[in-house]
Amino acid sequence: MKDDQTFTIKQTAEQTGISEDTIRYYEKIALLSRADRKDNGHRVYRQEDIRTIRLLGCLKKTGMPLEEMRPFLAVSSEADPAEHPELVEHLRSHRENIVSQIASLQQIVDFIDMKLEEGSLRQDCTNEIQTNATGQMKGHPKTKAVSPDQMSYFAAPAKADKLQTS
Amino acid sequence: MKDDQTFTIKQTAEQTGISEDTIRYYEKIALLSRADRKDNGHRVYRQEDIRTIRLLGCLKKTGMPLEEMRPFLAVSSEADPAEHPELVEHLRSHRENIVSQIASLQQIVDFIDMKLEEGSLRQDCTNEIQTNATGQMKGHPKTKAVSPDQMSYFAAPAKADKLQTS
DNA sequence: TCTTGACTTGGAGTCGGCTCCAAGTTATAG
DNA sequence: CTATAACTTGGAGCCGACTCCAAGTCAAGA
Repeated sequence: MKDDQTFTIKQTAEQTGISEDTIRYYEKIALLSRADRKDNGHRVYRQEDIRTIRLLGCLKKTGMPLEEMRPFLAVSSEADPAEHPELVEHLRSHRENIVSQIASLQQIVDFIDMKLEEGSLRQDCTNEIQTNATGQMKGHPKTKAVSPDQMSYFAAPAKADKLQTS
Repeated sequence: MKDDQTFTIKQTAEQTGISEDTIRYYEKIALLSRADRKDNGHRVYRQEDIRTIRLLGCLKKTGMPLEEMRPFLAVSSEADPAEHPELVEHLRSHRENIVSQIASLQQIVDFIDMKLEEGSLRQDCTNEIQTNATGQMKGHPKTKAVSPDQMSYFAAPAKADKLQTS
């Protein structure tokens, strides 16, 4: 269980799905802090680092810009987030964004399902789930999958012609 | 209930949250088909178009590249998607992507919640929910919120120092 | 009539996020 | 001793998605 195993950048890239170039790039822009080097100057990564890079990959998948990822890294390093109230605020608002993003995505899944199961029906995608953000959401809502009544209509022709299926 | 109300590009931008420039850009790259013009050449939009643009905005929020949005528009125009099996395949695979994206997001929400509620604990973010894609997922899983057992560990220091909180 | 404002167009510029390249170093295998 | 491979660096180039600009049109109001 010794966790002192180390990895080359190549192995790290393989394990995380983030390319070597990109990992170096993240280090360059200081999204990742400078990795330790071996005597020959090569970067060394540990399990720890790999987790961090995976976190980046995960956030990336969600379309989050690199700059917005910084607070996540900060909070993942600091043991106790409560010590940095500003950071906590940041996190809370990010949480709201993400929950709303999940709702958007869920609507798209529903949209696709409708389309797949049958043809028509309707739905909308306005994301005005702008809750007052700074407040109660402690008992985490857990992907509350946009209430079905909330869907109104959705996509429609709008110049069906000219749209090539490519 | 007459649905023949029309809107200027400005109104459309306001209603959809997509800028005028961007709407024109989408038309330029034929993501949106050429909008009808008034006699003076000004674009006119209808409820229909607004729905379509909202759909784009929605997909955009999820980080989907513009090119990938085309199939959605195609399927939203065509009444019966079943007539275009290739398109349906496209949709299915998009569905998988999105479901996996939801899982990623849910993990991040959980991560944040953990961080907010306390300090430590652990979780991982590998998104190897690569189901065989072409298969059974009909009874739509509805945001199945990544199984808790599936979370292993997650973010960790990895060079806590040097990370400025900005 | 002149100005204001909302639009049109084509095209140039910007920015984020890589991705690729060339030149150089070091380690191991033949 | 040399070639191969895995790395290092700094910097250039690229692509997607806007975003901005200049020049022009048109409609209504002072």
